[in-house]
Amino acid sequence: MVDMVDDDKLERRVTGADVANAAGVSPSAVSRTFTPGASVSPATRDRVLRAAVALGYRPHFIARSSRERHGNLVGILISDLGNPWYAMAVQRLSQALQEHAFHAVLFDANTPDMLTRIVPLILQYQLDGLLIGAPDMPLIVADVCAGTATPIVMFGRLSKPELGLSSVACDDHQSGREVVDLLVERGYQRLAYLGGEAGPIADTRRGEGFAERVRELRLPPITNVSASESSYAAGGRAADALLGHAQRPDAVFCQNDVLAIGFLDVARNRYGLNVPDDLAVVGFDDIPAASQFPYQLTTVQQPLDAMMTEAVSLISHQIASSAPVPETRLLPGRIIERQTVRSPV
Amino acid sequence: MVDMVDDDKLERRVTGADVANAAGVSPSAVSRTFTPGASVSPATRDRVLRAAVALGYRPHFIARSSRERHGNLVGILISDLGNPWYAMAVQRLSQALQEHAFHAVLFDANTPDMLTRIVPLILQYQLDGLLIGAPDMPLIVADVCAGTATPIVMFGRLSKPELGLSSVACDDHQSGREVVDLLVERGYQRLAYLGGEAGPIADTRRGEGFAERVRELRLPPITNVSASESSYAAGGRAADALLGHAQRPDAVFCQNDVLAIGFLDVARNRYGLNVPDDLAVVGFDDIPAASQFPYQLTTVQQPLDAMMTEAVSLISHQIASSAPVPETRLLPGRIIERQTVRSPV
DNA sequence: CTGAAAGCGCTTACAG
DNA sequence: CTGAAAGCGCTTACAG
Repeated sequence: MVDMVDDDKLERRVTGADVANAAGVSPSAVSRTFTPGASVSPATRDRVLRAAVALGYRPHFIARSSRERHGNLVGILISDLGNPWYAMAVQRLSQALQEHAFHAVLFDANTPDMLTRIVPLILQYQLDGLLIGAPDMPLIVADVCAGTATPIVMFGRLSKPELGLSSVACDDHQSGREVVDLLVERGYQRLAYLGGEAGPIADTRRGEGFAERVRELRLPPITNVSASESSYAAGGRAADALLGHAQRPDAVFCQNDVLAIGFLDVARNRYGLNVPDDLAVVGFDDIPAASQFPYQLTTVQQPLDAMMTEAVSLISHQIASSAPVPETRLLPGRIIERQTVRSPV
Repeated sequence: MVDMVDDDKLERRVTGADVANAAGVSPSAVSRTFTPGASVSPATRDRVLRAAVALGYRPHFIARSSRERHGNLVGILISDLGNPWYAMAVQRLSQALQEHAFHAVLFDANTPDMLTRIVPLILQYQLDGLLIGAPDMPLIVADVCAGTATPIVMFGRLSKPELGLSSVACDDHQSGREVVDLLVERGYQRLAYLGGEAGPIADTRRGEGFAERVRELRLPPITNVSASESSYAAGGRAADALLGHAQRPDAVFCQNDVLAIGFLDVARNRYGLNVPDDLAVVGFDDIPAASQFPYQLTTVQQPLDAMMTEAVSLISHQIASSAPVPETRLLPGRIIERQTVRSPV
């Protein structure tokens, strides 16, 4: 549903020309007084400013950008704003963007279908750049992203390398390995991995590092379960799948905290398991809920601030560069020990 | 820090004129084939389209909007994206905006100071409209909002009536009253209200309705505490303030769920209180955590979808109208009973 | 249905 | 330092 816009507004927008008339100067003069660093004499600047406040004039940024061939608009495309980690990421991103004199245009697409429809539209808008946090983006869409001229960087998960997209993420692979070491050191033996949705374009290095280290250590093979989505409820369902039989794992590494929390709650409340004695649960992200009283979740914390700062610095360089090349930036994660893994003996 | 933009990009943007040349038609023709409902013969449309895909042409929406005198850009200004309710609101808002063919420009300002700096900037950007969810916005800023020509609607909380701003919110006053009735019916006697930050421009009708009904019923006067911010930690601190002495309340109504959850956790874990037997806790919003296992929080649910749909429908009408008048829309809240208030006897 | 022209509001070489 | 002019990429009366 698109509304019609009625152009008969009574008050016409006051324009630079109006100010020029009022101040008795040329349009160029008023433009100059509003572009930092341009050369205007204090006298004319003063007259312009005076006229401008009198008329309530403000330069029209959109029009400005059409002349300058860039709009200082960068998009943020997100598929799961319901996940607190992404909400925090968007917050940091828009702050960092503001500091770089960009504005953040937010696009939300919850399903692969919406993603498929929306991406071409976004590209059409010809933003200066696009930041993507949508691990469930279909491959075809990633291809159109790779083919476009507008700089794109993925955040939160590395894009599969063959895609040729820039990304900034946490070193998931290394963190996955470290989680195994922690678990083994604390005496757990039957490890399991709970992955999120398939994530056509996002790598799966969290689980891979985990599995790799398990193999190196010649531990019994891990059980893999995969949640259909990253939600509290899905975490609970995974617990049902994993904990229902006798040979259940004694430690599970979850792809993210919301899954972990859902898992934890049914492990305790439906199966009466004692965490961390009967079962260890470790998450990923360190969302606020992880440190709340009932959870005290041991998890790997992503360096959110650094990652988001990096992401906008990367995209801002790509925007400024004449021939941007895809880059990937990996920042180290850090295990935060709380109460869902046994303490050292 | 502002990055320089290097304009020497090798590939020039392909423009409508390029397509016109390639197709052997006028620029008007290509413009027409890209504006729905314009009159072009199938033949020329076809040639244009063919040339367009060959060259990879896409109309430049920003330039388009300068001619059309509106950009289809509406801002969302938010001060607490860390609160899940606001995150969900932004999600719905951006979806609804997309459906109305608007784009959402996101602004984040965590402090009154940032708000004060950012609002004039936003207005300068001359967006078509602005949606504000920032109860902690200083009064002066609200005044500049009221004085501007760009349509503005506040969401989530009603703006104080004297401000002359449009808003859509839940009927907080009524819900506050209903919470008292519920609590009294279930046998609680010493009621308390835990408010959030002062909120210079947001009304305080949640607490007022609550207090009003308490007076009507001639119950003992309520205790009022006010958290410095809406956070889990602040909720915990409020519990310390309220539960430390003998004459503690036996029911507390919290301004929102994140406060309520923080309160609940320290009430149980630090004070060993049995909720709901020793103490009732009711929240506001119905964020996802409210229905999680450890909480099962009784809370008043705001009709999020309806509110956000209403908000964008309101602003889109104001954008379309030649003389928009401030309107306020109140939707009913609904108490969701879970486990933090005793069941009926 | 179609094109030539003028315009959106602003900026930026170009002369002076 | 300043103005007249041309331009950003697109659209929309105006004629035909």
